[in-house]
This record gives sequence, C-alpha cells and structure tokens, in this order.
Amino acid sequence: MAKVLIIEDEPNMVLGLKDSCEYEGYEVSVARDGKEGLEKASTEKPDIILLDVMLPVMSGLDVCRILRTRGIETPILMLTARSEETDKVVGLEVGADDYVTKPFSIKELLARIRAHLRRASKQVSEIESFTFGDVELNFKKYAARKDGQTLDLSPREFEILRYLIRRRGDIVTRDQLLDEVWGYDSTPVTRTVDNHIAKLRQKIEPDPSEPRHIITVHRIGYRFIE
Amino acid sequence: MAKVLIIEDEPNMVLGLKDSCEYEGYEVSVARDGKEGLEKASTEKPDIILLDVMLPVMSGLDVCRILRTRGIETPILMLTARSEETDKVVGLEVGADDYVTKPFSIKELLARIRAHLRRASKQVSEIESFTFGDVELNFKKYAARKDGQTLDLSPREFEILRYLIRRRGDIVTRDQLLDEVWGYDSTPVTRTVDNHIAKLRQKIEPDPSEPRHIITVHRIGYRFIE
DNA sequence: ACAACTTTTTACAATCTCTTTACAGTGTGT
DNA sequence: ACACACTGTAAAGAGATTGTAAAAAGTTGT
Repeated sequence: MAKVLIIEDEPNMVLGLKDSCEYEGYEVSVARDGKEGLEKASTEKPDIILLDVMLPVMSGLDVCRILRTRGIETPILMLTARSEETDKVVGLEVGADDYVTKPFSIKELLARIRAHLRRASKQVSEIESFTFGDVELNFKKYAARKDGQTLDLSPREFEILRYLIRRRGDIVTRDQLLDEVWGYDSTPVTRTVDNHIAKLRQKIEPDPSEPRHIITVHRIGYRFIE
Repeated sequence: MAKVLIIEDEPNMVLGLKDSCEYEGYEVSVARDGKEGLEKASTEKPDIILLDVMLPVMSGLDVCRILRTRGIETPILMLTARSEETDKVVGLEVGADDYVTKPFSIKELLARIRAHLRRASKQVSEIESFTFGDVELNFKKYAARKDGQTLDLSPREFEILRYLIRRRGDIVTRDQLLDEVWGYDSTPVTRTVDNHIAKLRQKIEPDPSEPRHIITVHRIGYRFIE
C-alpha cells in the first residue's frame, strides 16, 4: 500500500492528517520540521509527500526545492495557511505538484492524494524487466544482457523496445512510436524509426538479416514477438 | 473523416483551432459556451472534444463532469490557460483524457488529437477477427491463417477483404472499393481491383476457379459470402 | 573546447507491393 | 449462334517501402 510522508509541525494538524490517511489505508510517517522531512523523504521513499509551507528551521518551499534538485520526483502536495496567490505561484515554481490551502476539506485532500498516486502509479507500473531469446532487459536500470554479456543499448533504443514489448503481438506504426516514444513536440522523420529498428536488430536479433523478434509489417509498422 | 467539437469562447483561439483542424481534414463544429457544448457533444457525436477550462456560464470542468456522468466517453482534451498542476489533476479527475496548457504548439495539439483518434478508433471500430471456411483473419495483427498454416496477405488484400466482409452478403462495386479502400485521392484503374480479387481468390478460396466466398456479380462488382 | 557518444538525416540499394497491360475466357442480349 | 462487353489472370513494369551504412548534427561529461 502507498506510503505518505507528512511534513508538518502543528500537532493537531498532524493528528488529523495522519488519521485520515491511515483510514484510507495508507502507511504514514511524520516529520516535525524541514530537516527531518528531507531525511525521511530520502530514506523512506514515500509515494507522496504532504508538505506544510510554514515550518520551523527550514521552510517547506526550501524542502521542496532541495528535494527536486536532488532528483527526487515524489509527488509533493503543499499545504499553505493562506490562499495567497504568491504562495501558490512560488510553491509550484519550486517544484510542488499540487497545493491545498488551509482550511481544506479532508475529502478534497484525500481525493487529490488519490489522483496523484493514481497518476504516479501509472508511470511506475511499467514492466521492470523482460526476457526473450537470450536477451534480458531491465528497464528500471536501463541495463541489458545477451548471452550473459552486457549489451549496450542507448536510451532511445530502450524506450523503443519498451514500447514494442508493452504491445507485443500488436502492430505498432511508426507514427505511434514517434508520438509515444519521441513525444508530441519533436518530429523526426519516420525514417529515423527504421534506423533505430535496424540498429536494435543488430543488437538483439540472433540473425539480424532474418529478424525473429522485431518483425516488419510492410506498409504498416513493426511488431514485437517474444 | 473524424469530427472535432471545439468548446471555446475566445474568438481568436476558435479561429486558430478550427483552421488547423480543418487543414488536417477534420470536420469541425464550435460551441461558444458550456451549455452549447453539452448539447453539441450529445447531438453531433464528435470523435474528440477540445474543451477550454475557462468558459462563460459553465466551466469546462463541469462540462466534462456532466458528459462523463451521462456516459459519454468521447475523448476530451482540455485546454487551459495556466500550467498549474492543480488544473491538471482536477481535470483528469473529472474525466478528461488529456490536457494541454496554453500557449501550446499547434503541431503538438494536432499530434495529440491524432493519437487519441487512433486509440479511440481502434477500440470502437472494426471487426478484429473473422473466420470463414478454413481461413482465419486477424485484422488487428494483419495476420491470416488457412488450415492452421500462415497465410500471406498484403495490406491491400487485407483491406479489400475487410471491406467485403464488413458488407458480407451485399454487392460491392469496384468504384466503391476504389473509393473506400484506396481512398478518394488515388485513382487506379478499375481493372486493378479485379487483379487483387483474383489474387485473393487464389489465396483464400478452396478452389480458386470455382469461388465460394468472393462471388462475381456480373456488370456490378463482387459479393462476399461466408 | 574537446572527445565520446547518441540521435537524426541522407542516400542508395534491395525488396516488396501495386498497377498496368494484354490476351484468353465467360456471360449477355439479339 | 454471334458480336460485344465484361471478367480472369499471368507477366512485366512502375512505384513504394524498407534496410542500412555513413555523414551530419546534437549531447554530455571532463
């Protein structure tokens, strides 16, 4: 079940938040100030952080900023006392994902937490590893092996493979790959896809000139087969 | 061709969106406020809805929520002025499928629309597989088997078969096939159709010289029988 | 700024599909 | 039965798509 880290100093607030979250079935841990919060955010790997802006020692904004510069991407939901526009703007600027102004309804807060967790879990729930033929892939570590030997795949190659594998058996068009792997805002030529496929084949196929795993479907696209 | 419903009040925005969509070949209709949007979403059965969050009378979020509670599952792409994460969360919670913040690049928007349409059309549309005699077709995978053996069909042959099967029992003219399978902009000779039919028969008929499934209707066209 | 590496573009060859063509065969109306 | 129109189909040519190497452009780390 999801872990929630609450960084908050007001005891009453802590109590209310903790209760509600536990009632929802989340595992809860609490930090009473920014410093402790930073530590727990790193060590306990929560799935979401509820972060008060007003904290002793170090402000919530700083905690947020530091976490982000450390590359920690856990969703952060800021709690602010006033509904001042400034706080919102600064909060989001500093890397928070969402904010709620006190007093807030618990129901709303829980709904937002749920939404963030849902979105985050969608991103995470990807396949972590996959094996076919004599190739092992670990998408989480971006590591691959073939015949037990380390296999060098570029990030893009990993992403393409991941996409193909996620839809293994189905045909994937070049446009789909461009949209989903490259993203909507960049637009390489569709031939770029073919090139990456060719390179992938040379790396993962037993016989690249006679592909067994990445099959081309003429005029349509490619298909991955285990 | 796909229908796009734009629910947006800013005239300039409407103009830009409309132009771009029409340039892509979509049929476009516009609603200037939430109420009109709700109506058109129901009556015009668009394939995708572009929905501004900030609307007079009724907010885009409400429009979205209402559509969903009415069981309308048309993909909704929300347009919002600020890049505030909050809007995004609420938007997605309320049932939107995607989300773009202004200012956005038209290219990106169109790419997203395309992706959604592709996804949606896949879910709804076509027969995914079909079996007749000893032939099995899987239109999604562009794969065919006969007597359990893999059967090699070209994309065009698949499309022709799909079209004939969708209208099985009915007569289909060569011009119909040319229009629908080939598309309105290309114009091979009608004899080309006959050639493809001949090849199809050799591949799928038990006895190609005595067709049981693809029947010639003299002077008219062809008809598919299971 | 340089080197090492990844990604994208480009170009050409190879391959596959589609279209045209031509002629033989079949159907239709008189 | 005859002429004419329509259809079947093989074969060749045209056209499109894909494979791939190599160059160009872009990134990253030092």
